[in-house]
Amino acid sequence: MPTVTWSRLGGERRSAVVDAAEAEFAAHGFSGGSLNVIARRAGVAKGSLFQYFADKRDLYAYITDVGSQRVRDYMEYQIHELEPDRPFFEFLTDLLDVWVAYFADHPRDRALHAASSFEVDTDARVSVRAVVHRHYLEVLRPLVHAARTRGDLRPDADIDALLSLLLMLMPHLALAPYVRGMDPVLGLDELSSEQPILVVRRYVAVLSAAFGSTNPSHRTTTIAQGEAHG
Amino acid sequence: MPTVTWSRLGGERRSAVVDAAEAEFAAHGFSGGSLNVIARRAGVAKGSLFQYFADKRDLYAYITDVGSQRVRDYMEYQIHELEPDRPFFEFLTDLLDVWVAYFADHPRDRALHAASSFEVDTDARVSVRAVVHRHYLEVLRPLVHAARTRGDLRPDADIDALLSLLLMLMPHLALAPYVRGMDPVLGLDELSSEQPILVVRRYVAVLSAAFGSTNPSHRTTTIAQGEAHG
Amino acid sequence: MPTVTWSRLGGERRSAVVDAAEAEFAAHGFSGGSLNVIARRAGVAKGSLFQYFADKRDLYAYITDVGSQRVRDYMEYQIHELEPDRPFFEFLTDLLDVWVAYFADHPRDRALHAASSFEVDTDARVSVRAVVHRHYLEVLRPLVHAARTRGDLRPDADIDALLSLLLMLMPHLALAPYVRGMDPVLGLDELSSEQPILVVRRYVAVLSAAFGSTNPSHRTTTIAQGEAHG
Amino acid sequence: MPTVTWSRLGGERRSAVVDAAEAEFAAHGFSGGSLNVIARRAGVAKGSLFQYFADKRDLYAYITDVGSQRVRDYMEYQIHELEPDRPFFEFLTDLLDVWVAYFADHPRDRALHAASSFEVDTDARVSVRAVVHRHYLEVLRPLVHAARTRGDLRPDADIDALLSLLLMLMPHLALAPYVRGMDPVLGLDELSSEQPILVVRRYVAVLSAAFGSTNPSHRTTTIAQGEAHG
DNA sequence: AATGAATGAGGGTTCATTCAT
DNA sequence: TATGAATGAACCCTCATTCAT
Repeated sequence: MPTVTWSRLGGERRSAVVDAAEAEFAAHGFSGGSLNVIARRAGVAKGSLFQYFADKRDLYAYITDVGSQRVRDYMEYQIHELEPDRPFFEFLTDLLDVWVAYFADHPRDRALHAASSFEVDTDARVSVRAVVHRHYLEVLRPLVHAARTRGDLRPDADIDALLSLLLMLMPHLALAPYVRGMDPVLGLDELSSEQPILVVRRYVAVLSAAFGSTNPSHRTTTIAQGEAHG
Repeated sequence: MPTVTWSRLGGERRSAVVDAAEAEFAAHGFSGGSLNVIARRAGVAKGSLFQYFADKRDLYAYITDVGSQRVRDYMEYQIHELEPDRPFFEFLTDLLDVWVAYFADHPRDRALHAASSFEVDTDARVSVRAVVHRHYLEVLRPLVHAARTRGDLRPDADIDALLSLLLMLMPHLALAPYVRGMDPVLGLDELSSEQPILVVRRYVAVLSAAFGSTNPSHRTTTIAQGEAHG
Repeated sequence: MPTVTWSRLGGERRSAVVDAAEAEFAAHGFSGGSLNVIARRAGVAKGSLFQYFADKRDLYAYITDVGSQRVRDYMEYQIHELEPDRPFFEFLTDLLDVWVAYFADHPRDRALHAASSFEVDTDARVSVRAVVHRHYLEVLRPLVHAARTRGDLRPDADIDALLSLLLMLMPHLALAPYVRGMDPVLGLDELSSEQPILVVRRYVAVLSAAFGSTNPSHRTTTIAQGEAHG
Repeated sequence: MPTVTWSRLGGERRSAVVDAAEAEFAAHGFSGGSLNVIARRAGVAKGSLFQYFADKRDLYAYITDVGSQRVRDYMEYQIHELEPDRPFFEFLTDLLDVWVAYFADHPRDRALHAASSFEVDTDARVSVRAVVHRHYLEVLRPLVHAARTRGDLRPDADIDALLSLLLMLMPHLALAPYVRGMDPVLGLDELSSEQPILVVRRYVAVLSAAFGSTNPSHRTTTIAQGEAHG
């Protein structure tokens, strides 16, 4: 946790440190990130970093906390805008489009997300992932439950399996377009910028087929998506 | 790529280097692994490593190549034993059980797999993942195609989406039981040793529902699996 | 020397600083002690320490002054209780027993004493030892002179040599039971808790033989002590 | 223990490192000594020190080992020259004169001895003192036993107490003339260069009175010394 | 072909002290 | 008077790589 000194800090100095640290950790992760570099880029004495944070790990935790909260805030706002009461897989498609677009437009958040996923230091990775996973689940679980209540999911749908898959698919969709070799099948990491939109639909089609109710009134979307690939 | 000197090297010296390097990279990843340590453990001069490999990265690539090839060889043998001509999702269940068991029994391969997944160094990670993905696909794609040909998959099944999901699920199943916080939903990282078996069935049930043919003769397995959770 | 600000300070704040500084210097000595830690433990701003004392060295000198004065006060009270008019070496034996017991019961004073003895910083060590030595001599010299006047010492006894030896023996007796390797001959640093008592008697026997009057009326004790070792 | 690299090292580089390290540790002790400074003064890369020694502690142990062995070698040679079969306290007087003179002439050995005595780091101090004490005892104990055998000591003399006192007196004699405030009684730390010679005789007189045989044939020396102080 | 000594930048962290508020 | 943020040098140690032998 940041020190009280940090909480009392002027906005300019604060954001200089945050900016420098985000950039550095995004680029090299926790283990690879250098406090020397962060201090230099922030125009701050190296010792000052230790006035604000207990140690490197503390700074890293703060940076990733702030970052993942920022993403969550954005997504919750978007969820509200996207009318989550619509048929679930239709809504999910739009949601994932927004998700993909967000990371396309925010390279630093993307890099931060990637860095946390690929961190070598077990403790650092575990604690960061715990936070990120909590955010994911606190947002997604209510949506999924509501969908089941509405009848958009099969009565016997394995909801936890659905959440588990979303927890793999969402980082994949966010990062794969920017990491060579990460998606060797669906071609997310190719140049064509419309790819992600197609891939979203293909994944949603799978989820819809697996978890969606057979109620015909909801199948329109799914069938359309089923034809999206070729 | 290893140098010609390496190719001319006696088997004993070779395996000493490979053993030491595998152990070190498994324990600390590429960035964290130390050539000093590897040379010492292998009983080889530090400089010799640079006679055999261009640099650290080159050695790392070689080690992961060897390791992933070893896993592939094992899996191909097992696939043959498991009679891949059976109904696909029944076979897939057994295959994933074997997969999970392999990594449970081979901590070094598991650690190597994990290290490559969590590598911070982007280039190192990308090049290793490319190799690993190639292995996965060269093994899985024929199986999936055969399944479709046999009619185990729906005619319109999105085969690439299936492969893409398997490429996420298989590392997840291999590593999650040993990496705290990696699976916050299905509880793979809990103590109970029968968990992975259940989780395999839940995932297969999903895949079966999404991609499986509606041919009633194949549904037995799926339905049973559908009841496994709850 | 403490500043005037310090002299005007409320008792509570004063003792908070003294307590924290004593604990820290006792634990880590002058060079190793940290002003950061002292300020934090005392609940006082780091800057305040510099309002009260010129610098670290000044604070350290003050703390050791206070500590050695405390020990001296205790010992002077005990000397009075022990009836210093008795035959000198009998009295000295009891005095050293009390001395040893005091440091056994007061780990902080012991640690402070040890820290000052083992201080690497020459100036810090010298100035502290000067104070400590002054205390020792102001207390011991009158006792020794009185003993000679009474005839407990040989007329030609080299009184300064006796004092010089006491100045070595007393710290040794106080610290050796708690500092491994400090006494490789007499085994003061062994577990048996009766050791110090025996060692005191062996040293006093030596001093008695060297400095004691040959007056038979005083030899009882000495002879008994001479037999204490085996 | 130094590495094999160190043992294979050319004499010039070796002595550059030894010289620099001795000077630094003599000046600031183990805790206070800086590897940066040692490397710079030796004209050697910082990293090279770690090719020669496992860590700072290892280097320190080596330096103090070499230093204390050097002093012991010198003293053993001198002991042989001084005819140790003479009456013990006469011999001891000469021995201590030589001892005092050695440290007067070898400021670096003196500083090293002092630094080891005053080391704050408990482990470092303990291990160094153990070596030094062993040297002292291996040299002194045979001399003392021979003296008793010859009848120079009282039959009931507490030999361990004698050794214990010598272990305090010898460092004191070596260092006190150069450390202000170390000897506030006998004035060893005064300018007059003949002081140490007198102090040696006063201490020997005490030891002779305490431990010496009453055999009149041996008292000549003692009595003469007894008159040395005034 | 094999060696292993030498390099020196860089790692995170602590520290006593200053000084504007 | 009290504060505590800011400083930046210094700490020990590790590292991949080079190159003369």
